[in-house]
Amino acid sequence: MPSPSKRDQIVDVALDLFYQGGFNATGVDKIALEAGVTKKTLYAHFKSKDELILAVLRRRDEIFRNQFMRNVERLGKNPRQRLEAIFDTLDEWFNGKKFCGCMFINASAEFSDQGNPCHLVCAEHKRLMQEYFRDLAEKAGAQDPDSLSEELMFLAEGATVQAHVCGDKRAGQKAKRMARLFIDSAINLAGA
Amino acid sequence: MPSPSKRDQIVDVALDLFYQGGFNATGVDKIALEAGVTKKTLYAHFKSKDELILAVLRRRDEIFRNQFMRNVERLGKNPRQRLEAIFDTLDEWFNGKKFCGCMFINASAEFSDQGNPCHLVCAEHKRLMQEYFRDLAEKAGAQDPDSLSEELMFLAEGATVQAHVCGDKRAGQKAKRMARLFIDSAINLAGA
DNA sequence: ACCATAGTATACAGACTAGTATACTATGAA
DNA sequence: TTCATAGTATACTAGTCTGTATACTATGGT
Repeated sequence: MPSPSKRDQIVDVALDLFYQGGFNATGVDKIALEAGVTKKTLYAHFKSKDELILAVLRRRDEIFRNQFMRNVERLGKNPRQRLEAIFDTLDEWFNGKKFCGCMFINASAEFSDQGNPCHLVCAEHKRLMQEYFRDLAEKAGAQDPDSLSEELMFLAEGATVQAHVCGDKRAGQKAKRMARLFIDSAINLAGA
Repeated sequence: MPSPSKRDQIVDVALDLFYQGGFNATGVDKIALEAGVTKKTLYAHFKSKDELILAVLRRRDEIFRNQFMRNVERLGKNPRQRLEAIFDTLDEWFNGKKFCGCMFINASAEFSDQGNPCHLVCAEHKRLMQEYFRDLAEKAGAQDPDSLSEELMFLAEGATVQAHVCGDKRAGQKAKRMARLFIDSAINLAGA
């Protein structure tokens, strides 16, 4: 059986290269070379480049959401604060060195067809992010957690695009100010 | 001198193919073939594929903003209504047959480097869109047109991403409801 | 009528693409 | 010790990529 550690090694390197260089523009030769592995080994773990891309997207989803949730919990002490901390977390991400936009938005751009397996993984990632927002909204006592989480999702996506396309480093804080309006009204309404 | 009509022909076809298939994944052979033109003619008009991509993005900006503004004016009778009509216009776009997301977000995904000429054209397009929003906001009597246009931009981007990645066909109307909050408060405040 | 030129058709160069084949090595378990 | 296997190294196939070269044709201005 091919070793799981080699597999992880390949996925990790592929993740970086795909994120920075794009999916179609990054070749498997380069991935194998940078991962310190031969192409034969790569193809022993993944039967095609498409499968590797899928594995990369699934891993990115796992890593990204874990780190996102950890940072939200670090930056917000209670559920109410954590709803705002979503945007402080985004802010840190946007201002990090290796920010190249959202990998799932980028992948959806290259695999535009809605039925493409890669596109489906992207949609699923967004669904899971929104589900997390919904949990926070519910715990914070929002009147309509579904609506609030959807609203915060729109703002998060908008901020991410502005940060990447226009290089707006303050997009996170701008979205936070907008988000407060929705958070306050959703929670004050519930308390009344 | 190479004929302008042939040039337009090539750009038009390239625009469709790049939009639906992506930039790196679409070859110049296919573009030349579909445009009913030989590669030699294509390279008489554009000295490289990169230049063709730039020409396509500039043309897309021109066409998109013209059509966008026409539709906003059709769907809103006065500046105040037109601010909301931004999102009805998006709604129509999202529900059109050939919707594949925002071409400039897609291009920024493939040409991630902020210094890339293509990326710069994308940023410029976003700036011009926001400028248009600002004009509407000012004419509608908004207290702070800069802030309002920025807020509407975030919502428009968020809606576009949700519509493309998640296939949410109602993203336009959802963003419209959110936008009303900002529009109302910006204009009522000004009237007070 | 002449001639530059904008085009066609086709072939080519050279590099890169995904993916496979062959031969060898090192390692760990029975 | 033996033997399967996970790996390396390297070469290859067959196709596609951008971009160029050669030869021919049609057209419009002088």
